[in-house]
Amino acid sequence: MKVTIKDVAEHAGVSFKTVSRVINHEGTVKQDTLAKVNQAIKELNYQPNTAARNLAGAKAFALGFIYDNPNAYYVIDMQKGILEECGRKGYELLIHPCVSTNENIMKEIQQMVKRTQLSGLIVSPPLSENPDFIDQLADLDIEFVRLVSGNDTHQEDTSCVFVDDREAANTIVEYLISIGHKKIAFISGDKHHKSSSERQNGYLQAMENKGLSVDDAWIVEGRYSFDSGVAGAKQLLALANRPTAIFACNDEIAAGALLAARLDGVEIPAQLSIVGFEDSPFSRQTVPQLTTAAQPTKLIASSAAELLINNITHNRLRSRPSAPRHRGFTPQLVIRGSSAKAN
Amino acid sequence: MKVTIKDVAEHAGVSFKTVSRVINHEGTVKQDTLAKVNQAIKELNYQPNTAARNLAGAKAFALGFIYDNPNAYYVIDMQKGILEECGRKGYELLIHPCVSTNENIMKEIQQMVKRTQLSGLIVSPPLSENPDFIDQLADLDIEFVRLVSGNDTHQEDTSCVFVDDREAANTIVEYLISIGHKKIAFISGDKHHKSSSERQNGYLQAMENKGLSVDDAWIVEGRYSFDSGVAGAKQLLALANRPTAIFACNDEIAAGALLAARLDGVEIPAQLSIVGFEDSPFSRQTVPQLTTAAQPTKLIASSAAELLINNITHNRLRSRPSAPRHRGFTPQLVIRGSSAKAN
DNA sequence: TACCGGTTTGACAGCGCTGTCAAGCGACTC
DNA sequence: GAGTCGCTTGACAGCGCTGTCAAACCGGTA
Repeated sequence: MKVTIKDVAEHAGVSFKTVSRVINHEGTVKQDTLAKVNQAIKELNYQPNTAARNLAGAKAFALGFIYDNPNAYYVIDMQKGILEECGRKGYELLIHPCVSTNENIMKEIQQMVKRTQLSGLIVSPPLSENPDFIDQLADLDIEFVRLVSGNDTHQEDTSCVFVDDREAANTIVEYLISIGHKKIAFISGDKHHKSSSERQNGYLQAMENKGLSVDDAWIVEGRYSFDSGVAGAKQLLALANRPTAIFACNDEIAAGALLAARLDGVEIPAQLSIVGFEDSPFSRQTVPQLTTAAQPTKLIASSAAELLINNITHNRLRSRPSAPRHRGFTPQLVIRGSSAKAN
Repeated sequence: MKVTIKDVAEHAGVSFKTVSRVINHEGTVKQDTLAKVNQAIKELNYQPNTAARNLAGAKAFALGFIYDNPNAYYVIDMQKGILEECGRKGYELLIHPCVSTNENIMKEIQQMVKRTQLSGLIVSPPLSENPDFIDQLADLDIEFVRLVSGNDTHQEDTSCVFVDDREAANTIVEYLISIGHKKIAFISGDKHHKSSSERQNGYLQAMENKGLSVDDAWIVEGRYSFDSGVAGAKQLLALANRPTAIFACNDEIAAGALLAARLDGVEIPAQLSIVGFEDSPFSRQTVPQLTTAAQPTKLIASSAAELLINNITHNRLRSRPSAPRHRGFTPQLVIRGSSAKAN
């Protein structure tokens, strides 16, 4: 019933240590031995015992994913992306949703790491952008990769996957300008998310580059939620100096804005263009569908996992800290029906 | 740095086996010994090593959650609920999103179970309602709990958490009838989800009980998606014998239906009542907000985990199969703005 | 032939815990 | 005081694997 490494060894006529070498892709096994062992593994349908590997190796073949994000779509996509890479590399995944404002958060994570001997963590915003938290994490003696908004690949001394929100925001606003909009408003996301300020910076940058002035009243604070989109748009529509386009910090806000506009009798996109950010399912469940910037969340996630596992493997083999590495992504403009030429 | 069970034992002046007993709440430890040990655990900030426990005990302190559900909100809530219970009981959670139509699904799960020695699985629809799959699962020699739509607590010989969709649907339709609706339509969910047929049965039952006839054209097939809600509602609104209310199989469909109605110039709820099911965030992001049946997903999830862990513990201690047990939930009517008296 | 260096393999200890079983201990009985 | 029982504790093996180190092997060289 239960097949152990010794059974495989016997079946293949080698020592069980050699089988172990094969499992771990150590590369010091002769071609034909390797073939014999792989054959035996297949024939016996052998699955290495994770617990035993973890125990003997003092490190678990498992990653942890730490997040505090109310956006269910985002989290699910992240999980999927990470799991894909974990599957390929033979790692397990432990998820750890948390409340980033919780005081004990660090202790919580510390205990989890100790217990399960996780070999790496993937940390998503806003926690990944909290300097205090990252400092403490660095003390924890565990490999980790951060997901952060930005593009300062040179400055960072920890492994990161960057999403260039500013650039993407710049592109989306330049697009609005290119179709004739001059009065463009911005509804922000949660203020402690760097992605929100980066998107805002991209917006401001595009406006400035094109020589357009920004009315202070056009910048409204939101919270990455549908409701804040409704509220923000109401506020903007009541303005005397009313914008002809709204750049919402994500699709949920944009969907809210769309609703507020309709309630106000404003026709989209004829009288007002609204664009979102993220390309979440929200963007296709509105009428008209949302112009947005597509963020390849799943790909970002699997990249982060890949980076992390590389770092871990590197450490295991050479026993010296790996150089921090980085990856970058820039969301791409997707034009749909919610935006049109300004009158 | 690293604190093992032996350190704790030494610190407390007992054998490490006694510490093991304390960790596992075996209950055969004297009060004052227990206090000493707990004290030592706290002082040394000891965390038992999961891998070692798993290896020695031949069963992991971990559950698996198997799902194939496009509804991100549902999945996230499930995860949260399960994790809560896992945290309380000292279990880890491995998530396993999958494609239920995939041929190798069983092998996939089998390998996962073998590798990680999971001690239990939580299986959600539609996989949990697939008899073939469940039969195979039963052969796998692993404890599991199914989430299923229904209420046949007596018939089932496996552990289940039931959600009485029929009863809830009955209630929601009776509510519509009570406010004067006679022509009530139904948009179904995915046909291979039992929850959809159960909700449909509840609808039919309510109509029959109240002596109302159902026009075949009032029953439209949907797919638990926004788009199918749009399509379904369009179809219904084009009918000569047009319904005055629509019962949508979930909130996403209802949101779609709401949109279709608006596009058609139909005022909600004045000219048409629309109700959903689930009480997902969708139900609060529409105007008007959706009348729906609130399904306590998180609670259902933690109940399932609790049931499962109980079964596992029971097995461990007495080494005979535990009696299958059941829990039941009935979603509750939540009245919001999308429904009103029939003219 | 003997020797050397590099490659490939095997023997063995031990990771931190649980299961098993036997020993210790106190209270009670005759 | 010896025997008995039930509760509590400890000694010890071993879970399935990895890390370490030494042995075996192989081709080339003196």
